[in-house]
Parts: sequence; C-alpha cells; structure tokens
Amino acid sequence: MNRLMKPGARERETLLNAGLLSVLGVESVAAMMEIAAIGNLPARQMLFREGEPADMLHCVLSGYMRVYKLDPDGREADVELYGPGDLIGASVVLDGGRYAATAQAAEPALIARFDLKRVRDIAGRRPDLAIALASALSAQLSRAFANLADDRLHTAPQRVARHLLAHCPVEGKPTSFRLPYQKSLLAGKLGLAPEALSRAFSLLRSHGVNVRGRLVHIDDPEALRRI
Amino acid sequence: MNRLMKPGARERETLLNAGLLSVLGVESVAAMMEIAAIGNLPARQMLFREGEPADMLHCVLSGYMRVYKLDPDGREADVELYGPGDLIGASVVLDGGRYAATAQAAEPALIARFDLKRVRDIAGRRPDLAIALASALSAQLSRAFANLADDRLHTAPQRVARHLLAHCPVEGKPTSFRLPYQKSLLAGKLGLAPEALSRAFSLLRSHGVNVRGRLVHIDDPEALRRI
DNA sequence: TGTTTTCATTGATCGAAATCAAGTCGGACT
DNA sequence: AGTCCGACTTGATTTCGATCAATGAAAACA
Repeated sequence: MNRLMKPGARERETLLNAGLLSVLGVESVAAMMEIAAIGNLPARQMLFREGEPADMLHCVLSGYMRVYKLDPDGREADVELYGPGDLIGASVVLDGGRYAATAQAAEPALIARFDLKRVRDIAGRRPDLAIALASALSAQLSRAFANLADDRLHTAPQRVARHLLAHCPVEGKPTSFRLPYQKSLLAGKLGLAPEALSRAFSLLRSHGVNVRGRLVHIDDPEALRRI
Repeated sequence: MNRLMKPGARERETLLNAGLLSVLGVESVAAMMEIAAIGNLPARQMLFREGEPADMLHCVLSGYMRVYKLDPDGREADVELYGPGDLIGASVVLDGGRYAATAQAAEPALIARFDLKRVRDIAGRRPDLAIALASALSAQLSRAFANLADDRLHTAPQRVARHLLAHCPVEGKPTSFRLPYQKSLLAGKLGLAPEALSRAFSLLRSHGVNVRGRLVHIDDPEALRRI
C-alpha cells in the first residue's frame, strides 16, 4: 500500500455508507472509524496474498478488487470481485488464520483497512459489530454458493445473460448501462476465458443484447431470462 | 423433521464437540443448549428449501447433509456437504433473510436446530457467540472459494486426487480409508457426474489408487499430489 | 497527432466431461 | 441360494469451452 492516512471527510462519508458500517450503532461506527486507515493501491498491486497470516480487514472505497486463487503452476481462478462499499470477504479471519486467497487491485483503488486484532477486540465488546460481520459473511457465502451452482448448471451465454440481468434495474423494459470494469475482468469473474465471453456476447446479439465497448443495451430482459 | 426433542446426554456431548459450540464460553454454551432442539431426518428428507424464510440454525450431529441449488428446469448442483459437527452454512442468516440453498439428508441424520431469532438475541448479549458464528462462516467462505477455484483449475482426476489427499492422514506413507458416503454423493460434491467420478477412479488406478466399494487404498500420496 | 501497447474479437483445433445407453456388480430380501 | 433393485462401471457420442494464433480496435502516451 503506497501511503496510509487517517480517513478524511470524503472517505468517512463512503465508509459510513459501506455495507459493514451502515448497520452499526453510532458508537461502534466511531470505534471502527478510530482504527480505520486509508490507503490507495495502483492497478495490479496486491493487497494481500493467499497463505499470508491475516492481520487486516479491508473494505473497498473505490475501484475494484479481484480476489483469486493460484494453482501450483501459476494459473489464476477468480473467486470474487469486490467494488465500492464491499467488505473483502477473504480478509474476515477472526481467529488468527491466514488469507484464503489473493487480493489484487483490478484498477487504481482506495481501500480502508482495519487491524484485525483490534476489530476482534471491538467485536468482543460490541456485539453489533460481530453480528454485522457474521451477516456480511453470510451474504458472501450465499453469493459464493450462487457462483458455484451457476458454474455447474449454466453455459457461458447463460451465465453472461444472468449476470447482465442481475445488474439491470429489473422490469421488462429495454435497458442500457455501462459495464463498470473491463471485459476481461468480467470474464474472470464468470469463470470464463475472455474469448468465451466475447463469443457469448456475440451469441446474445441475436437475443437482443447489443454491446459496444463497455456500453450494453438490452432490448427485452424477459426474453434474456429464458435463454 | 419427524420428532423434536430436548437434547439428551449423548446429543449434548456431540454438540459440545461441534465446531460452533466448542469455542464458546460456558455461559454461551448453556444458553445455546437451552434453545437447542434435536430432530432426526430420514434419508432424502429436506431440512429447508432455497428461498424459504430462514428461521432456524442447524448443526449436524450425525449423518450427512447435502446442500444444493436448483435451476429452473430442476437440475441440481451441490454446493456443500456437511457432516457430524458441522454448522450448516446456508442456515446462518442473521438478518431475516431467506435460505440461499436447499438442504437434504443424504442419509438418515440427526440434527440440532436453534431458533434464529433467539440465536440472534443471545449473540446480541454474548459477543463470543457472534464471533464464533463469524469465524465459522469465514471458514466456510474459504472452503467455498477453494471449491470454486478447484472447479475452474483442475480436471476431474485432479479434483478427486486432491479430495483423497485432503482426507488421508498426511505423510508419504501408504494409506487406506473408507469413504464415509456413497460415491454418487462424492461425485456431486466435486461437481461431477457419477460417470466422471468412476472414470477418474479408474484413471487413478494407474497412479496407485485402489478402490473397492467404499474402501480406498493409496500407495503413494506424494505421487498423487503431482498428478 | 501519430505511435505504442493493451484489450477485444474471430477463427481453427483440441480436450474434458456431460449425456445417453447398456451392462455389471453387490447387497437386501424372501 | 435365487431374485430384485439400486449403485456403479464402461462405452459411444456430442457439446462446450480452453487454448493457440492472428487480426482488429481502443486507450495511453509522448
């Protein structure tokens, strides 16, 4: 991490709206703010590595963090992608264990970090924090289950379609939106090679999905759902 | 659940050694024991279904529980398999949400259940419980990440080999052990069709793995690791 | 503005595993 | 023991997506 600093007004604002802190009582928020440090990461920098002793809890303020695991010969498999407001699941290790995966900045990112020992300490006195952590983890476990099942049940075009649907404002109305990150990143998140994502998009074109650059337009969400 | 009862001496014993309760202080253990109910499930019975409002926390006392998700046309994808002592991860939903998956008894099973509202209540007063829940979930998230990465990085024979290695007492020495459940269940857990598991076993035969029924013998764990 | 580098698409090929279809084994039961 | 039924295995086929290779499009940079 390049430089560390106390959170300024803007960072405090973002932190307050983040998933974890938003459900806490004022005193717990204050206690967490007290121990927060802000750091920025240039693109591609590692935040932590799989197997390292876990000593920090991290929350994304801006940018995207890619969390992946390595196999012996260096290939990478993304297991989760975190954006602004997200607590990085792999860093919630309250019992002195090690990080289960590697976290890397997918683009320049701003991160809040909390010393895990102190978090544990606060959680020991303030149950709302411990419960908030458990809730966040439960939500993440649920996402992980969904990803695992999705991988096993659906083809690449189906996974892409489901991802697009999940990120568009519902309803049967035509929608446009911007992908918030590179396609290669999206491919990784969906467990696909970039080529497979490309082909999926080109197949979906005949189902009313138009993509140019990061701009996505969906003619009929309902039709997509039935692919 | 067929019948519900207060935990007897044997069930209390098992519960005390279970992952969740084993790390709690005596008072929290007592509070949890207070609200525990024991039930047994015949094979194939559902404990809860995906999408149902989550009102209970479950812990496996004996037998195996299969947790899976369904796709629209009824195909199933196993996301986790829980055995004696395990807290069923998909049932840890502290914030009034819904179960993220379906839990089914893979064989006759004994289950401890705790009313979630009361668990939340106790956790609000006793942080050690909340922290224990968070730790359990963190461990499960880590497993889920490992499964996801394993799926994406390794072939069927590799996944089977890794599973066997993880379940044999380490060391470079020849080992024998019994699979604790049916092969079709193992196949599901590894994200494979039963046929693929069969073929993986038959390929591993040439690498010193012998399987007859549920009996597995491994000549050289080290060699297996390098497949 | 042009140059360079990274990212995305498209094509061709290959390999892994799902699926479909028999067949075999093994245990439970009469 | 014989029979039955579910679990497992084996074979043939097909589909999907990874990989390799080459091109095309966009950003980033000077």
